[in-house]
Amino acid sequence: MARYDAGAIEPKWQEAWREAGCFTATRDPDKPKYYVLEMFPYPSGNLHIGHVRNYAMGDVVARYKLAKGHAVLHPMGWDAFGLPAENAAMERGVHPGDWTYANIDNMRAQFARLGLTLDWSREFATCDPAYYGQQQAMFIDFLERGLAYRKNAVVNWDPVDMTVLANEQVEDGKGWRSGAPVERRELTQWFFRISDYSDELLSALDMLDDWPDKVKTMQRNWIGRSRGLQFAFGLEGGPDNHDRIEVYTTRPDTLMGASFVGISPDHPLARELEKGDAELAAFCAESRRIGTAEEELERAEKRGYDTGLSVRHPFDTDWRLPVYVANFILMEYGTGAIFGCPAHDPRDLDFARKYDLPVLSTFVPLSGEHRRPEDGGPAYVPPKGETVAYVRGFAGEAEQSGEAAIEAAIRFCEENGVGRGVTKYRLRDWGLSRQRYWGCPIPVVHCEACGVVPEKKENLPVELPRDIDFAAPGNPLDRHPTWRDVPCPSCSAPARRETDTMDTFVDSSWYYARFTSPGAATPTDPEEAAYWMNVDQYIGGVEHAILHLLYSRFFARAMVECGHLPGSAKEPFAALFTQGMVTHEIYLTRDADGRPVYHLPSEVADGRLADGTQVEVVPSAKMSKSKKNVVDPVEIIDRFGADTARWFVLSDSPPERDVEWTDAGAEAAARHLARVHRIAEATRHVPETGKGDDAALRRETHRAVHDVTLGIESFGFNTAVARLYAFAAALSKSEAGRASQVEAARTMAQLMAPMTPHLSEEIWQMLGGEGLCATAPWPHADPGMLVEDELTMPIQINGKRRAEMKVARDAARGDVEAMALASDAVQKALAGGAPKKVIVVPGKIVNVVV
RNA sequence: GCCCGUGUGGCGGAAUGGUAGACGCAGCGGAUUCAAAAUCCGCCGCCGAAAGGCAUGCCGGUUCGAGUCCGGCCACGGGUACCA
Repeated sequence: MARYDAGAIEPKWQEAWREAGCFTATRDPDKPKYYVLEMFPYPSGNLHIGHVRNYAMGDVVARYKLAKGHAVLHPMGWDAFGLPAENAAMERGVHPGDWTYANIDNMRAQFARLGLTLDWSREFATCDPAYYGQQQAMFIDFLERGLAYRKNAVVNWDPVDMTVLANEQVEDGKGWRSGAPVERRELTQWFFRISDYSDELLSALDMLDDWPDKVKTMQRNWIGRSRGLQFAFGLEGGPDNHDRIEVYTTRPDTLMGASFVGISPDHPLARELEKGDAELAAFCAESRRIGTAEEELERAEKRGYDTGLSVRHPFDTDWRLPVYVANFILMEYGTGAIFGCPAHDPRDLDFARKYDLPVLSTFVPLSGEHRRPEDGGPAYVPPKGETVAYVRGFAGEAEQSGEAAIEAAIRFCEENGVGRGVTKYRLRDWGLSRQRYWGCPIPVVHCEACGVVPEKKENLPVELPRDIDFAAPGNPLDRHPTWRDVPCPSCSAPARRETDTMDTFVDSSWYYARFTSPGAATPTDPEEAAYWMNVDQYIGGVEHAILHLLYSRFFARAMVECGHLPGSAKEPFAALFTQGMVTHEIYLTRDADGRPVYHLPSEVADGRLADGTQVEVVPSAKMSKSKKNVVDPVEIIDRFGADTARWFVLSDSPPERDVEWTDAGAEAAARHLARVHRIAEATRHVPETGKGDDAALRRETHRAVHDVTLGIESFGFNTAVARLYAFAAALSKSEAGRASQVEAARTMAQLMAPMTPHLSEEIWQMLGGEGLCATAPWPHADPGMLVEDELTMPIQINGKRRAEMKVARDAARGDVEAMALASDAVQKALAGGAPKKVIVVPGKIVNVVV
């Protein structure tokens, strides 16, 4: 009997699929189309186990849809621009392009071993000039439509390395390489007008029925529509041209609780004042040392500087509020100025207590104990829908909800000429400029006479120069001897290229559309896009819930406007599944400066390095190359085969949940696949006539078909796998005749095929299946075979299970109740009395209340 | 800090508001074997002699019935706009 030998059979069937060309996406008018896409990988150099999980899930869906008779598009490519390639260039002196393409070659070979249904004829990398040239063409379209523009924005600046730092490259306010304190610096940068689409991106979420609620909620909160009041405080004694401070508040009902006004260190007033106030200038400089990351800003100690100026309260010209410059207010949010209401905002309360500012409650709870903030209690922030009593109200009822009070306050203010009600969004425009080499060049030229001029489309792609120097700090494109020098596309005078490149999120915001026609001479081929879009099932990590998915939704809309996508593709991802991450422990030691040095799992044994150094262990962390906690799936494939790797990552954990990688379990998966092979093989040798449980086995088979199908359709891969374990056990114990057993084993192979395609082909062939298992139609469960004649019902007494009974499937409710009441357990509990209540849930349970 | 999740045996987990712990791992016992590997069979939440009681992060609520719904906490994970 042939043993299961994954190493031998897997390449054989991969070759058979390739020869049959069964995974090449082909438009077919007789079939429904199905586009399944997993988020494409960054070519770090190696697949990690999280990739295997991601692509195994997509492959299950693709194989299932193929078997269900769809024309399937399942493409793969590379999200190939980005920081790590530049880091490799700086650390090892390799060219970012060489490094990236070598990584791609390596990963493509690793992909091949997984036996995925990918259509490699559509492969591309975002760093291919053919791809980013089309991206540049679209940038020009966006520019012409006013969707792209320039404005000033702050970046993290490393004054020693003379370079812009990503937030990730800032550690404790210092540059990761130089260790120098990071400064905020203002640069002119390119932006996309995503905020113009705030309302549209928000309201369209309601149509996305097949997106997880949590992702929609996160996007809603991110876009952050708010209704509030915009008004100005009159400023007394300010510098010239500063006689008012414009603020926006979502809680105008708390205006009578205002105790100070805070402005950003980057507010024009602060900028003006610091010219004549060295102490303030020092304070602002210190504040600007906090990085640009929201988290850092919010966590930093809240500090303020009293400008000595004051503003008049809009309702009472005698009431003065002090004006502070505060380090936690960002110029980019709202108007860069706020009024503080300490009684109803924990941040403002901290601030007020620190600087000894008044605290005034404007409302209190209707009932119950309440320690007011002015008496040392915490800031009182009830949900806006809750009705409260206004003790310092000025509009609406004495008792009303926050919502009602806000509307009343806005009305009152508008009627009295104090500001106006406005709707604002938290969502900011998308800054896409990067001062880096390894990205898509922004295709514009700066001309002294003509200003900013888009490159002519016939000159695209604007290719990155090959000869660059990473030895000196800063952006290599800036320092390149000739690359910047071009004639102006408009007047032909000598001019300079833009040296900013695009955020890599731009690359990943439209790749799904490019897959529909990867070779087209325009960004998309309208006919192909119309056929294949939208992505029917998108699968990827939940860490992309906001940025990537929101940017893609914006980009699809912009592409529709420019004619690159049909109007029906505004929402490019019809269904979304966010898989959990595969996590793994991180091992680290500290260098002389206390900075972490990471170690591979293979370098660590029993919590120590080879030289005996104790390592720190961070449990359950996201896998990342930089943290060196990546698990190598190639090792597992070498030992057990791809089917085992696939089976293993799909079993046990629910797909949406994080899973901590452990070595235990892979062997169990391999053992089970060998067992399945043995069971299938054995069915050929059982007697033609069995001991008469053919019907039972057939019922079991149909039940398995039903359950596994449901599992796959609902992304319950772990339960589908569990069901297949049970089916294998049932088949191995069956004493049915040969024909029934062979039939059952072949069906088992088909049901397993989305997860373990190679093994399934092997069994399919062994048991005389027609053609390839991969293209065989999915089995159908006969509903008549799924029901039992008799079932076991539990009997509860006062909600606790006390007994059970067997009843006919179609037993009448009254009969069931009578049987339950007659049972020993119930008789004993009743002790001759009558039950208070009897609840019968047909087919489920009986509960007797005594 | 803010937004969003998650929390069930020794471990991964199962369970349309209806028998908590399916299935797998580990462990224990047995069969087979000269022996081992492999394979097969069985046991396996905690306390208790039993009856029974206790158990789904913690506290409270709704319900005939709560792992599941609601409120408040705690812990962990993701995101936080220049990591991808």
